[in-house]
Amino acid sequence: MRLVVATCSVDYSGRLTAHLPLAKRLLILKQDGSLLVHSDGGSYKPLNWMSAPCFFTEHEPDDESLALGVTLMWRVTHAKTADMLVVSIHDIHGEFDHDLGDEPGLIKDGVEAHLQALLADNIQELGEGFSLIRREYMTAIGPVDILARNADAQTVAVEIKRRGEIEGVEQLTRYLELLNRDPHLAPVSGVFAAQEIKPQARTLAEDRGIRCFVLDYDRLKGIDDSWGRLF
Amino acid sequence: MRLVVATCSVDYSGRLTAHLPLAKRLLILKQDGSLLVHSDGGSYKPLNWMSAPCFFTEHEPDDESLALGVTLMWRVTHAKTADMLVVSIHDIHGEFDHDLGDEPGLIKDGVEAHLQALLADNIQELGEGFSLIRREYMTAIGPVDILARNADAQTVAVEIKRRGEIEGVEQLTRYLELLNRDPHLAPVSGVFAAQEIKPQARTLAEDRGIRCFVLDYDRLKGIDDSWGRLF
DNA sequence: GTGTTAATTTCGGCT
DNA sequence: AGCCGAAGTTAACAC
Repeated sequence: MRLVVATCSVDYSGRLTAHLPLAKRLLILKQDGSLLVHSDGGSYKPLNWMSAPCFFTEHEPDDESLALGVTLMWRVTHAKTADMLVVSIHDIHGEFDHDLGDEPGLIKDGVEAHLQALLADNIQELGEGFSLIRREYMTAIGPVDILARNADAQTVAVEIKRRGEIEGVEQLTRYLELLNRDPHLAPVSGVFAAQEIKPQARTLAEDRGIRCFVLDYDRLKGIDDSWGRLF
Repeated sequence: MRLVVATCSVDYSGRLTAHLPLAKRLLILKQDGSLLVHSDGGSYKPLNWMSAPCFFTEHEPDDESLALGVTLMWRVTHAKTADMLVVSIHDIHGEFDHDLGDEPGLIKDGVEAHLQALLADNIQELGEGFSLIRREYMTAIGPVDILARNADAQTVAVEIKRRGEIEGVEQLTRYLELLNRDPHLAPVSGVFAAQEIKPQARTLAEDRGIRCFVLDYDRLKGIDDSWGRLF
């Protein structure tokens, strides 16, 4: 990622034609060639940009641009469409280059994680007498979302998904098979919990003796007195 | 604008709850307190963000966070809603602070400006014998988009809008009133040119003897042999 | 200022 | 891969 703070003007040509007059701005050149032009305010949307896939080239200004004070030009052309973004740089006030490496975390797991935290905090939602053993109970094939005990002191493994589909039932089935080999835990029953459970997944789960439980996110949030504790 | 490249994790709580696991990312702290968290790829949309109006605070990590390797925490809370963004910074790899000043150019005038350039280059579109006097003809109350001469050597003032509404007609009316006081130019007639002209605007314009002209952007682009000259 | 609609939308799920 | 719909949508525009 290459960061440049520069006085520049920007021209875009594509679905529409747009121009940014000379001003000091932040230019973000990403690894994939995409370019963002940001001002020091506004929303997260850049003033102008070029999305990947695209090609970046840096070149000297022509005589006409040179006469206008341009010292460096950037050109980003889209790989498929004819979209083009041209940055005419007059002065560079700061520059910083750094390799960020891969981005591991896509945002969304937050929902599932929070559903897990909410249910763990309110495990009695699954039935009277339920108690939490622990969240993220580690096994050889991965962590079980929630391990709990029911009113009969029997172990219950809970798999949580935002949307319950067959794959989630399969995952829970594998956990159950493994957990039931442990004499300290067996017999372990399963609960498949999700905000929405697809009919096919429900059928498969119930056929395997796995209980289905629909999570009401807003309701859980409402009854959870520990809301906000994350911060 | 403060730019920080840091290894960090991010938690957001608001309309949804989201989490970004530990990784190296770009943090952009803008003048208005808004914060953007960008990775080195993807679209122009940040991985996570907080929009203005909001408040930014920097503080020391609590013991729990400290034990996890957090050295610095940022918290951005929305001014009105309960939205909150928390950045747990482990390492800072680079930092850059710079005052960008005001952003003069909102993107959109580019369309109108280009329409103006296209029509100026093809002024005969308004009628046979039309010739350009000049673009951005300056008056005491602002620049007239285009000043031209028709086949009868009469002066014509052209106001260009992307979408023609009443306000544009009023603007042109003011210019015409002023221009007609100039004996060198008078009598000056008006042309209201836009990609789309609202019925109310058309009625008002024609009532005032102003001609309406619908601009076909794609057609103008097609016939304009100077297309691409901007780059 | 408030509601309605388009967007260089982006993003995800689903067929 | 293409279509459809939601988004922490954002942004522009009409009323």
